[in-house]
Amino acid sequence: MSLGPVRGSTTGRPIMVLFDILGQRWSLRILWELRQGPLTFRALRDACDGASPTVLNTRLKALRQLGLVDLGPDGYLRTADGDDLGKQLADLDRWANAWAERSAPERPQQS
Amino acid sequence: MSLGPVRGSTTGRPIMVLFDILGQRWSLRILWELRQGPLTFRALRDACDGASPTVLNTRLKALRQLGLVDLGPDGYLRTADGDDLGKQLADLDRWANAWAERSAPERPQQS
DNA sequence: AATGTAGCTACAAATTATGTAGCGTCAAGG
DNA sequence: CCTTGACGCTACATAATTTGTAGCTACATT
Repeated sequence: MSLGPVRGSTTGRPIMVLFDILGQRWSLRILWELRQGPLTFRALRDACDGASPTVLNTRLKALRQLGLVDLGPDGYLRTADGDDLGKQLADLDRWANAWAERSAPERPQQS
Repeated sequence: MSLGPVRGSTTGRPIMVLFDILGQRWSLRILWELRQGPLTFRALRDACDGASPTVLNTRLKALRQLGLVDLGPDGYLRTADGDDLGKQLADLDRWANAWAERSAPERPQQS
């Protein structure tokens, strides 16, 4: 699976590996969109507001290499690890909602 | 603070705002590096393995606009919100370490 | 005046992402 | 058979982002 050295960090610390992949556009979004089960390449593309197939495939390759995503018979899905990480994103979602309410209490946010 | 619509999403959902900023290079890293107190612009630059001042400033502007980072007398620091979000990153760090051990056990591959 | 530090900008080169078209494969329908 | 449609995915030119380096203004210390 090779969690080797990454862009922007010589340490190769796991968190840096994560920052490297998650700090690229669509990575977080892909993990997020796969939260409710497998999606085909094209369904994922639609879910991600039509991200280009080029990046999508590049990300999926990287995420698969890191063992976070896999390609099954019903499309792309999160692995056990990816699902675990996905839970952190769910936490992030909860946090973001609270944050938004805090940030703009006077101006109601459409949800 | 304007958590308005963002790149790659028409919904403007808080999590999408977060994905938008965090999905850009160095954003996660900046929040991470500010975990132990304020850093001057240059110290932050060094901490981030010499990220270019251009991006650094662009990110800092965005993070300040979102109310996650502020500029104090001792340099840049996380706001209460930013600190709160930073805790999520600490969780992520813990997760990443466990993940790395799982992914690359010392020598023998469990099978 | 000289030096050192602060935050920050300018700008060309390099890297990364987008948008659109299309390929090869397979399965179902006419 | 032969089209139709869905699948994962690639090609490639254009556009956007990031990098690296140099240098700016301002302020404080020597």
